[in-house]
Amino acid sequence: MRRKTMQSVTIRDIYKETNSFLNQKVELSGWIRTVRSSKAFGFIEINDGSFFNNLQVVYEESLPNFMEIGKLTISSALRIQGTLVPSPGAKQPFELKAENIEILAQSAADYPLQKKRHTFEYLRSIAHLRPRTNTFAAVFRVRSVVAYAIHKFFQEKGYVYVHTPIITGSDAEGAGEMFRVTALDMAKPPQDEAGDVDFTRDFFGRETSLTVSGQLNVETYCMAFRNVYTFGPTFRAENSNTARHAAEFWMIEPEIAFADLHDNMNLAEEMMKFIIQYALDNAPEEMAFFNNFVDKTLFDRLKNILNSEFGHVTYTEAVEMLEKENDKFEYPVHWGTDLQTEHERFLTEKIFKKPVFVSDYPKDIKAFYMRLNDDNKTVAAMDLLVPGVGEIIGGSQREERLEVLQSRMKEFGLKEEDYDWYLDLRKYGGVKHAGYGLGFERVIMYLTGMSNIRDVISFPRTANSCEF
RNA sequence: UCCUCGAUAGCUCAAUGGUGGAGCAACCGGCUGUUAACCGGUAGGUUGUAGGUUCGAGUCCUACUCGGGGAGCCA
Repeated sequence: MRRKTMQSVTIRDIYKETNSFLNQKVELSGWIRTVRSSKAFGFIEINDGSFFNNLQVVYEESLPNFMEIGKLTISSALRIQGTLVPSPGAKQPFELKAENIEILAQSAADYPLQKKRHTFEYLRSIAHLRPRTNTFAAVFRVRSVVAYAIHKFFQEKGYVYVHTPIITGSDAEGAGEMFRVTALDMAKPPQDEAGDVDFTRDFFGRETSLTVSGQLNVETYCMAFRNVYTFGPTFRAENSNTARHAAEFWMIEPEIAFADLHDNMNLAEEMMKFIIQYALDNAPEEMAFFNNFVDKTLFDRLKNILNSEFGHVTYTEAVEMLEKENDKFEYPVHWGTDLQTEHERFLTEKIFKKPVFVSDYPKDIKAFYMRLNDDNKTVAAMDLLVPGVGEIIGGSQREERLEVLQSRMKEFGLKEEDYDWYLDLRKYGGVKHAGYGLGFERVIMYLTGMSNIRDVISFPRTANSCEF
């Protein structure tokens, strides 16, 4: 085929630059999504992975392999040469009239995906094939687009992307149960004189784990680069069995210097709006699909957020608001304990009806590194609650005063020698700084309306489940 | 980890304690521009696993495994 008359294109090219391909000869390769065959002609819906929408291919009995094509099963791969023409059918603006169809690969008859709807539970059991479905194609393209949006947002502000370690020697980053990392023979681990496992003979000469947060590490780079962020995998060995928790998930953790809790919340709001707008602009077909088939209120919800200021309420104010509604709750609210899921949902879904920051929590229910407020009772912590998902961001201004941090560590029973490098940050020009953690999967859930975290991670790892 | 619901054909689901079915998919055939195409036919089952009750269990009981929903923990 000569280049002049036959150019190899993607379905994305055809949809994005239709005019330059209409009534032209083109060549493309892809996988069959459906075949509808008649006696003398047939239709193939083909998808080449480049674009959410399929392309309809029309083929007629003049093709030498006409009979063979009609018997192909879903997911067989084809290379097609033909002319892109306006379609008489109502459901697509154009179609490819095939002049030659080469069968690149036949799919076996027991291909488990069908043309009809499958349950998400079933598709999870074939996680290696589910990206070939509309829903998961949309989820994972949006995930990719949003990951890029996050880098774009921070990079354009001059933030430095820091790769914090996956393996950590800190045994108390304070964010949850950890997975142990070891090279010891678990059947016969070396023991010390007390009969305990002797980790000094392990690979690193000490106990090590998978990270539960890059925060403490990234704070060190914050004191060098001013504004930094991490974006990487995080591991929690919590036995959580919910639709919002995974043992392996991705987290974004910005950390900003010369900044307080309000700067932190402003950054979080600006970031959320940026990535929502970016997803709507750069994956419009996928987002429309979610709005039509997954959550009919999605567009209204997202546009409402883009056009409104996020709510702000202190923990103390929130407790006062919720106490008036105590008859509605299974667990009544009172000052001093953390808000229950039902309280958080009521705040964001019923009272504010939009994302809301809750700030200044009691010091006893938050981490040691959060900055103590002047009331000596609360810390400069903030959670961002969003309708439908709940907590999506948790952050704080960090305690920059060495003596206060030391006394807080004492209250938490933490040994200073385990955190000497962290304390050094306060000794050597430590300034006020703040940051937050954003659960990447929870953002994707929020942006797509998908309701289970297992359906926004390619191969989910959860308690009792590590397939593929 | 706790509460709760569930597991039947490849998929989605039926079946009063008494002979396990349907739609879709697969396969065979038909077909008028179809679009979750349509029409006819064929094949497909150790009812999640292990016990128990009963003349008889997909159905009732117990345990376990896996999955859904909710809670705790959190991002």
